[in-house]
This record gives sequence, C-alpha cells and structure tokens, in this order.
Amino acid sequence: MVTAKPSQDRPLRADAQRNRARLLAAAETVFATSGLAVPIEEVAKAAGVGVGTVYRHFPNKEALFEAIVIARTRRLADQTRALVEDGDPHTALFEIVDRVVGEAAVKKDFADALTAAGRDVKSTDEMTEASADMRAALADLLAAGQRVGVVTEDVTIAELFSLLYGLCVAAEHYNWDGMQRARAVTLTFNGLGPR
Amino acid sequence: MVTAKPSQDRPLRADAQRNRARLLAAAETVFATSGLAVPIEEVAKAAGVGVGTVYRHFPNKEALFEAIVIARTRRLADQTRALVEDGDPHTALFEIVDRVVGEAAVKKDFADALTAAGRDVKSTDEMTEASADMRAALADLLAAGQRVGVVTEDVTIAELFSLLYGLCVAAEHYNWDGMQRARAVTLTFNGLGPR
Amino acid sequence: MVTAKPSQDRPLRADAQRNRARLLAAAETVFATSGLAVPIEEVAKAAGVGVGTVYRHFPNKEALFEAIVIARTRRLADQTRALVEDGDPHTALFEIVDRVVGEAAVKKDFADALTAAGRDVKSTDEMTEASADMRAALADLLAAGQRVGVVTEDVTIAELFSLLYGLCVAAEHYNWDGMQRARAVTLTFNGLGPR
Amino acid sequence: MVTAKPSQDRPLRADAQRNRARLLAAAETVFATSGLAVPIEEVAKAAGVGVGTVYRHFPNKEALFEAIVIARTRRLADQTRALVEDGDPHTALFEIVDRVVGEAAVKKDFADALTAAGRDVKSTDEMTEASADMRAALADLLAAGQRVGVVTEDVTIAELFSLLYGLCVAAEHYNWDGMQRARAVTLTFNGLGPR
DNA sequence: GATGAATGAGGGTTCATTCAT
DNA sequence: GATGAATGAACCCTCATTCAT
Repeated sequence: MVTAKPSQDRPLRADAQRNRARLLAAAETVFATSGLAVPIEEVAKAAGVGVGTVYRHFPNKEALFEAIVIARTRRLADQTRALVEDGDPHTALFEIVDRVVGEAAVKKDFADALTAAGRDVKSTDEMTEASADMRAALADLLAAGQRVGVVTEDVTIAELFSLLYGLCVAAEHYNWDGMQRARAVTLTFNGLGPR
Repeated sequence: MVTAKPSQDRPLRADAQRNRARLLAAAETVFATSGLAVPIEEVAKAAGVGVGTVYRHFPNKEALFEAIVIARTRRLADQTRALVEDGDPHTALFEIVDRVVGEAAVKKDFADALTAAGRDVKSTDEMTEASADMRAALADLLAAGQRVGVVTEDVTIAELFSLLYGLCVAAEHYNWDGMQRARAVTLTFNGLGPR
Repeated sequence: MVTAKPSQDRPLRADAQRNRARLLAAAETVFATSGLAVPIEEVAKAAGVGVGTVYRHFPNKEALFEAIVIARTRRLADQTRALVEDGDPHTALFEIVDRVVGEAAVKKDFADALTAAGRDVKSTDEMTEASADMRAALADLLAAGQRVGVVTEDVTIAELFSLLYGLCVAAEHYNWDGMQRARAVTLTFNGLGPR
Repeated sequence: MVTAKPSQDRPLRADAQRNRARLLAAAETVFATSGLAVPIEEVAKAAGVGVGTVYRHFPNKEALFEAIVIARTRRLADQTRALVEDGDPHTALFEIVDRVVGEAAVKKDFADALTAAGRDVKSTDEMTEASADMRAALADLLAAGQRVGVVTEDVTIAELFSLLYGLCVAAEHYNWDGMQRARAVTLTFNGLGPR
C-alpha cells in the first residue's frame, strides 16, 4: 500500500513485483488444479518464469503455499468486511457465506489451505494476523446476523467458522454448482436460525 | 467378509491372512497419523513386516490406501444399516451421523480418504460397490428420518451425504470433542428438519 | 571382526556387506581423484551400484566421507602398531612415517581427510576413537624412537603429528616419488634427532 | 603493481579501482573464513557491491580466486626479497619462513590456494610469473642460507619449497600459535642444517 | 511366502552466470 | 559502470517398486 520514497525508488522492483504477483496467481491455480504435490517447476512454468525465480521470491515450497493462503485469507476478510458494511443485514450473512463457498468450489485450495494437508501451516505472524482479521470480520457478520434475527444468539463464531469450513470442503469435493451450493447454504442456515 | 476359498487352506495362508489384516490396521493408523505421504516402509514397520510383504498383498501404495477406504466404507455401511434396523427412527439419523462424524474426528483419514488428496480413488468395482452400499444404507436412513418427520421430504441423499462429508472434515480439522460434535450435528439437523 | 552368530546369520547381509566395502573403496578412489565435490552418482557408478544404495549405507555424503576417514585412520593405526611391535626400533619410526607419507601420496584424500576440507568432520564417537587409537600408536612409536635415541626427548607427539601431517600433504601436493619422499622424511628426521 | 593506463583516467575508473581492491580483500577474507564453496553473492555482500560487479571485474569465480592467489604470491615474493636484501643472512631464512608460515596460519586460504582444492589453478601467465617470482626469491634466500652455512649445500629449492608448504598447511590445520610455529620451524631447520 | 537390499526416476533447492534496467 | 532479478543446469536426497536370497 505505502510505497516508501515516492519518487526514485529501486526501479528494478517493478519487474520483481510483477513476477511475484504472477507467481502467486499461477501457484494458486496450479495447486488448486493439481494439488500440493505438483513439482515447483510446474508452478514456475505456469508463471512463465524459471524455478530459480520462484526461489528468489519464496524460500521454499511451503512458504509459497503459505503466501497463497495468506493472500486468500486477506481477500476473504476484505470481502467479508465489505459485505458487512454495504450489505443488507438480512441477506449479508447468506451472501458472504455463499460467495466464500462459491470461491472455494472453484479454487480447490481453500480447504487444502486451511487443512494444510497434514502439514501445519506454521503460524507465521502474517498468517496469524490474516486469520485473526478474517475471524474478526466473520464475527462482525455473525453479530449483524444475530442482531436482525436470522441467527440465534447461541451460535458462536467458532461454530459458524467450522460449518463454513465444512461447506467449503464439500463444495470443493462435490464440485457443487450454484444451485447445489445455494441449497446447501440454505439448509445450513436454516439450522442456525430460530426454530 | 469375502474370504476367498472358504475351506481348507495351507497353514501358511493363515499367516498371510493375519499379515493382511495387520497391514490394513497399521496402514490406517499410520496414514491417519502422518498423512498419505509417509513412506511405505513406515507402514511396513508399523505392521511388523517387510516392505516386500506389503507389495505381496497390495500391488501398490494406492491400492493399499483404497483397501483402507473400502474397509472403512463397508464398516460404516454396516453400522448404518444396523442402526436403521435396530435404532429408534427418531434418533437413528442423528446417532449414525454423530457416530460417523465421531469416527472421522479420530481417524483423520476419512476425509483424506474421500477427498483422496487430489488423486481420485479410481473407482474399483469393489470401491464402487462399497460406496453404493453405503449410499443405500444412508438412503434407508434418510427415508426413515423422513418417514418420522425429522427431515423434510425435499432433502436428497446427495445433500445429506455432502453435509455429512463437510461435518466429518470439520470434525477432523477442528478436532471436535463430543460436545462440539453434538452441537454441530444438531445445528445441521435443525436445518434439515421442518421449519 | 567378530561376526555374531557364527552359523545361520541373515544371509542377505553378505551382499550388503560386499556393497558397503565396494562403496567405501570406490569412494576413497573417487574422492581422491576428483575431490570431495564429485556428485555422489559418480561414486555410485564407480562402485557399480545405484545412488540409492549409497544412501542405504550412509545417511549422506558427509557420513560416507567420514567413514572413509575412519577406515583410513584405523588402517594407519594398525600398521603403526604392527611396526612398533615388529620393527627394529632404530628404523621403525622412519619406516612408518615413510610408509604413511607414501600412502598419502597415492590416496589423495588423507590430508583432505584430516583437514576435512573446511567442513569439520564432526567427531563421531567412532571417529574420536579411531583418532585416539592412531595417536596412541604414534605415541608408542615416538617413545620407541626416543628410547633408542633417534629422536630427542623434547619432541612431543603433537609435534610429530603435525610434521607428519605436513609431510603427507606435501607428498600429495607435489606428487613425490619414493626418492623425493625418502629425502623429505630424512630431512625432517634430522631435525628431530640430536644435534 | 601494474596499473594499466598510468596517467589520465575517467573519475569513474577510480571507483572501479577501489571496487576491485575491495573485492579482492573481501574475497580473501570470505574464502578464508568459509571456504571456496561460498556463493559469490557472499563475497559481493562482504565487499558491499552487487554480484554483477564481481563479474565485471572477474570473468568467473575461478578467476577471482586465482587473482587472490596471485596477489598473495606476489606479496610473499616481495616480502621474501625484502628480507633477503635487508635481513641478517643468519636469521633471514628462519624469519621469512616463520613469517610465511605465520601468515598461512591466519589466512586459511594459502594451502587451499596452492592445493587449489582439487581444481588445478590453471597456470595463467600471470600466475606462472608470480610463482616463478616467488620461487626465485626463495632460491635467493636459500642460497644466502647456504652461503652462511645454516643450510647444507645439498638442499634444493624444491625441497625447501615443499617443506615450507607442509609447514603452512600444518600451521593452518593445527592453528598454531607463535610458539608452536617457531618450534616447528626450528625443528624443520635443524633438519636442513649441517649435522 | 517373507525379507530387506537395490534401483533410479523425480523433486526440492542452490548457485554460477547472464542481462535488463 | 553498477545492480540484483532471472535463469536453469546440477546436485543431494527420497521413496515407490522390484528382485535376489
């Protein structure tokens, strides 16, 4: 956000910056498509760079993966917060959940990400922060939902979180289309609302 | 279940039989504990045999893994059917789901199994059969639930299946204890029942 | 030395034993010829095995190298001790030094070994033991030399050791033939003897 | 010594000159400390320049290393010659040897240099010249020693050279302090003198 | 049948060198 | 001239699978 030294910065960085972004994007796609086990070279190829470049930007495969998760978590948190502020409280919760689940269905790595496939994404400060951020955004959302009465008071963030998680994984696993997803989200929401 | 050559076997066969069983048990544990990426040798060691023996019983790693999934699926199907027949229709659905989810929380490999971590468990005949079996049992369960009115008519087996799946994964991921699990299952069931 | 269980041991081990030996021999040659930087595959090829076999016997390159050093040190210690016992005290010191230096000239790895090329051969117990053994043998030799008067009393083992070391390196570096070596050893011995 | 284009250079040239010097100094230290295997980038960092600059001054890593060896050899030759001229013939030999060995003990790269760690420092013209220079200086020294009788007539330059080499390596390897070094040099000299 | 040694393809990572800025 | 990002060959090591015993 804040580019230090407004004027003559290191000029090279422009390319590097772009490469990093392409790498992240490519990695997201490739990991999503082929799983975490793909050779790094595959990622590099998809990003149109050499393996060395991957390693210049990320110390190792795990770090690359973590960077994706962090980016993704941040994006989700941002979107969530946007919806909390702009959206109709009555539908905000449904919408954001639906959207999150929808994305998860496409980018196969979300669950992979959170699950981190056995290997525990070692809580980097950055990761911890992004997580907390997401959690906070979701908490706001939940509070909003409870305020307008679509969710009963006794539902906790943790519960919401884990149900959301389950939905994401299922969406990904069963390759839900919009219809199926909406239905599942609806069913789940029914459970959260008042009897 | 299907013991090939029902009657007189050479005594050695007994050892082999036992080895296969130990192998399956060991593999289930080891995969659950350390993920699918563990070297086969680890499994062999855990089973107290040499790698060669593993390969005598299963053509390759994937087959071993599949065998576990099949065994597990069969077990679940059996349990489900048992509950359908013996259990109180009002609680049967809840109970079986709770149990399945409970097991999933312990044996980390269930989701791993179904998700099959990227690689698609190629539907063997056996696997297909076990799956169908499980699906049928769950269908019966669902039908029973609908008959007594705890689940609305419009819920499909596919939907039930995927929600169940999501619960399992979440249970595993968040390491739910009995309480948390019951709560999640309850919430989910609320969603399936009549308004 | 002591092969446990004289009769029916694990039969396979014979091959493995042989491979380990071949590996050690090959590695000694290859490292000597091409330096410590040669790819492990080169060593494997020289031993007529696959890389995997190298790694079955030695956890990593360094361990392989260390094994060579240990073997070599033991051999030297043994030879030294033999000379101490069998040899004429008047010539024993000269002879053993000459021989050690002679070997060093051929097997280029001796100095490499001791120097351990920058990386410090982490003192394994085995290594420590072998070293101590060698040192002890040399101490005996020195004592013998002093007893018969070819070396003055004030020469310490450490001094002998380091001069020997220097000679070895020089022999290797300058590729001394027997004549050159004998001359250098003689000159050095002159320095150790009484004026 | 040989500054190309003696007179008017562009001011930038000054920077380049300085960079080359810093590079050489940094490389000497870094190679000495961490061995020849350190990444070039390490050297660059130590010199406070980018890798590109290293390659502007030296075509490749080997050339950089060779430049160090040459510089070092020249320095030794100069010092030697100085001692030959200024020093007391009776102690000159001892002194120069002691000094050379002393330096070798500090700058670990001397032996590394001469041994050239497996890779043979391809005799560049420059290198050859520097070597010859050193050899000549040492020859003068030896001659002086022989003239005053501290060294017997039959000692050849080659012999002196190789003993010196051995001492250097040993000094480096055993990390001799001044005392230990003096003792070793003395012992060695005893050997070179008349009986 | 069981064992575990051997194989070797494959993947992660490093680093000398090049080149756009 | 300097910089440091990019490249990719090469290396260490792992592990699924085979096979001699």
